[in-house]
Amino acid sequence: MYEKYVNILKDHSIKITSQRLEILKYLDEHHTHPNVEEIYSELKKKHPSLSRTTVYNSLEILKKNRIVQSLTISGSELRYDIEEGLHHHFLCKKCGAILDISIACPNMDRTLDGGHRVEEVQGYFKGICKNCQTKEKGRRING
Amino acid sequence: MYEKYVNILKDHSIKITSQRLEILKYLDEHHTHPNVEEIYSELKKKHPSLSRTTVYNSLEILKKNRIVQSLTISGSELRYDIEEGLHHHFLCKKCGAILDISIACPNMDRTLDGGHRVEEVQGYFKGICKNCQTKEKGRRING
DNA sequence: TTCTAATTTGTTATTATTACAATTTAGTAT
DNA sequence: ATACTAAATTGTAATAATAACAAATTAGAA
Ligand SMILES: [Mn+2]
Ligand SMILES: [Mn+2]
Ligand SMILES: [Zn+2]
Ligand SMILES: [Zn+2]
Repeated sequence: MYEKYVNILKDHSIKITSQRLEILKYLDEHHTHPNVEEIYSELKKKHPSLSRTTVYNSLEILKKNRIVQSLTISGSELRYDIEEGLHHHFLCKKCGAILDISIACPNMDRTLDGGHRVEEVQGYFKGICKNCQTKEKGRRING
Repeated sequence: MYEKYVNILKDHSIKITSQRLEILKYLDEHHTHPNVEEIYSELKKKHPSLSRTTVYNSLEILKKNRIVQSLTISGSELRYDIEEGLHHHFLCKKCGAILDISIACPNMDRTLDGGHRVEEVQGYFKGICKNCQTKEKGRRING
């Protein structure tokens, strides 16, 4: 059940705790780029003793070990994403959804630019998602 | 002196106020991607009656008119940049500097992706800037 | 010059995140 | 299996960025 996540933590010499396993599992099963509050309140349901501080701390150590990445796309809070394959992100300004974007990008895997040492690359697109556009059209017809 | 900025506001039918002119001028003369606090405290020196709320409000209306853009690269606060020519950004994790990056990017001017309507595109690179790397080397030799 | 809607200002409220100290626990050594 | 200890978890308090709000001021039209 949790073996997969236990191994990930072991591989990085991170102490194994139920809280870390749950957070990692949550991110692995929800590719919706949740914020701290979402992760916390979801997991709190099954593990009432969980503390918000632990969510912050756990995400921090997972990030340092490059097991997860944080996205600053929303501008008001960090969003978290399990690290698997580089990809870009799209934020819908209407519904707030953050979607994975798979497009070829020559700069994605760049490790150096103009003498700067590059450790992270993020491509953010913002606008109105396909789904919200459909809703807009519908409203126009009816109103 | 302020003619350039007066015209920009006029072109967008934005009411001309000294506060807006000062903020616009500041961004035009400082391409350092300042945050609200920096803009506020700098301008406050010469215009002691300036309110922080006005800085927030002014930047908001300038942004809506696409005269400036806000960057979420830092993750903790918005950074502002006058809109001229699409370009990417690099954040130094050590000194906090945000630098313009001019690289060819096929996705910069994208307006549609997978059915989503794209209104903003931002490319963020994070790492250690050239300058901070030099300092690191120096410290190694001396200590 | 007068008028009014829009803007500015100062204050208060909200929200995300960090700091901190007491309690608990994972993993090691016995 | 037990005891130990450094590290992790918890709950609370502090900080910082931003938003909400209402009173005072002002840009620009009449
Ligand atoms: Mn993603
Ligand atoms: Mn820039
Ligand atoms: Zn949407
Ligand atoms: Zn630097």
